[in-house]
Amino acid sequence: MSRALHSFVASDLATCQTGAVPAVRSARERARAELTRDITDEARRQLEAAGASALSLRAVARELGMASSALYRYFASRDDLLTALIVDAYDALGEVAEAADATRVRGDIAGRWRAVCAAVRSWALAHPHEYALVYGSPVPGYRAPERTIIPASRITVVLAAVVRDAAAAGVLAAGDVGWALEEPLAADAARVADTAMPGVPPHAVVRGLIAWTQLFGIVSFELFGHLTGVVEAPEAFFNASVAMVGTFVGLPGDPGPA
Amino acid sequence: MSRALHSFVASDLATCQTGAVPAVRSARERARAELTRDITDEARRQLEAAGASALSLRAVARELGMASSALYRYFASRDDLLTALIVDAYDALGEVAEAADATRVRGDIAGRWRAVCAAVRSWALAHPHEYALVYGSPVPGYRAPERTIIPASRITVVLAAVVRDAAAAGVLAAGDVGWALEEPLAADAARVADTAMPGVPPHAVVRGLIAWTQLFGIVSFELFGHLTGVVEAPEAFFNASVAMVGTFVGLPGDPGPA
DNA sequence: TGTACATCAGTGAACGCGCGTTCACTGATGTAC
DNA sequence: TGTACATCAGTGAACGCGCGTTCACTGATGTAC
Repeated sequence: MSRALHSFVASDLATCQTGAVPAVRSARERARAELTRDITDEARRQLEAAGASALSLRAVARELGMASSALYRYFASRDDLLTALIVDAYDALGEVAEAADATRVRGDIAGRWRAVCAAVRSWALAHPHEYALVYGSPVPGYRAPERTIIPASRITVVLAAVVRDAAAAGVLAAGDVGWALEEPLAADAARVADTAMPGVPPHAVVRGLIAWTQLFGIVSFELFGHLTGVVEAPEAFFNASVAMVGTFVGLPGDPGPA
Repeated sequence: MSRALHSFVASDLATCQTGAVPAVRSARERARAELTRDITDEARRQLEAAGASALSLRAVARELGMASSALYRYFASRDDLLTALIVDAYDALGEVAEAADATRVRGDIAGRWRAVCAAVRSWALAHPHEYALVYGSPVPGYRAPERTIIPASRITVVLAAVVRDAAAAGVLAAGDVGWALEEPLAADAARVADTAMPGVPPHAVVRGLIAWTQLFGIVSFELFGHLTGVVEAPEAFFNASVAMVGTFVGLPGDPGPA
């Protein structure tokens, strides 16, 4: 029974999401939750300072004033700590995107699109190393476990909802081209539509996926220095991109990047 | 004088590009050039095996059967060796793109676009760690020196040339939208047009830049695992993307991703 | 309410490892006269 | 063509460092009766 309780607490700490936390927790449980948070906070601080490959358990322990071996009571390994940071980063990005989306009324499709895209960019600029941790090169030797999948999909769900709502409101431009999707891609589009964008036709789903790759492509290019010497006004470029790509997807009401 | 000669040889080795190499080189010079190549080859092998952060001078020296200190006759530091690999990666990518472009007749705009984009993707898939080295997260603590700029721009030049040639042939769709570019972006577009795409109107330049970020965005997403669980047929997705984005840029003749 | 036992947090030393870089050196290659 | 000297390639030992992880341990917190 204590085993079951323990594993419940551990998974609670790991995901930091379920609201169904018992109201009363022992001193031990509270201390454990607090210290777990202290560890990830300090780790995130070091991540922001020097990147993922410079993150070391010993340095985190040192900064927290405890023995490096003590961290193994909280994380099974360095990879485990990295996973926690990855989950947190995906969640943080998803959260700002959801919040940005919520600032507009549901019917303001173009406004929601702009707000969500801008939220992604500004979160990335504010947390470059966290962004790089999840959208940059994979950490060598690290294999993301399954529990990163759900947090990773949060931002995607927000973007998809804008397209879905446009279609539901009947304002999504058809955007058909003269050719049919290749068979396996049509299957992907159908599955994605079922999952996240019911009612959106296949070609529009594909356009949405393309916009998705473009959004992170332009943010990564700015953050990783590939616009240097080419685009000196990255924000204006980003705004124009959001507007033009929104139209590409078939979203309505594009009065420019205002 | 020998100083001048030495610095000439050094820069020659570093860039590996100038064709104006003296026909006769001393045994020392030839040995030096060969060993420099051996070192970068071995370093690239290790890069491909385990990523940039796992690249170590000592491991390279070990594999080459020489003392680690000997490498310092060829590269001033680990960063210097990394720079050489970065330059090589950009050059390799630029080369396959140029070669792909050259397989089509100049007037076949859609064909060239498809060929160049496909070359980028297949090079990336064949050399994932080299791709990640230049288009993934910046290596922490490493600052790319100026001599990476020219090789980095090779691929960009190839892509720009396709758009430029379309405009020159009068087959580039106008693609105007109802709004004007923000001032600083208009300046960027004008400068880019002057440099690489003379005759291409500002809105089309911006669309070209957007396509550029999208191309690397979709390749990075595939390579870094972000399509997993969403797009199961990455090649078909990529082909559709190239076709649709080509149209977005205003390129002619889009019979689908055939 | 108090006692006996089980669980857990945290310590400190150690293992074994690899790294980048420096330095004084030896011997081979090239150069000037 | 031969000799004296300068330049260069490569060696091997050393410096100083930090890392992830394990392990036997002590003392505090929680639990069952």
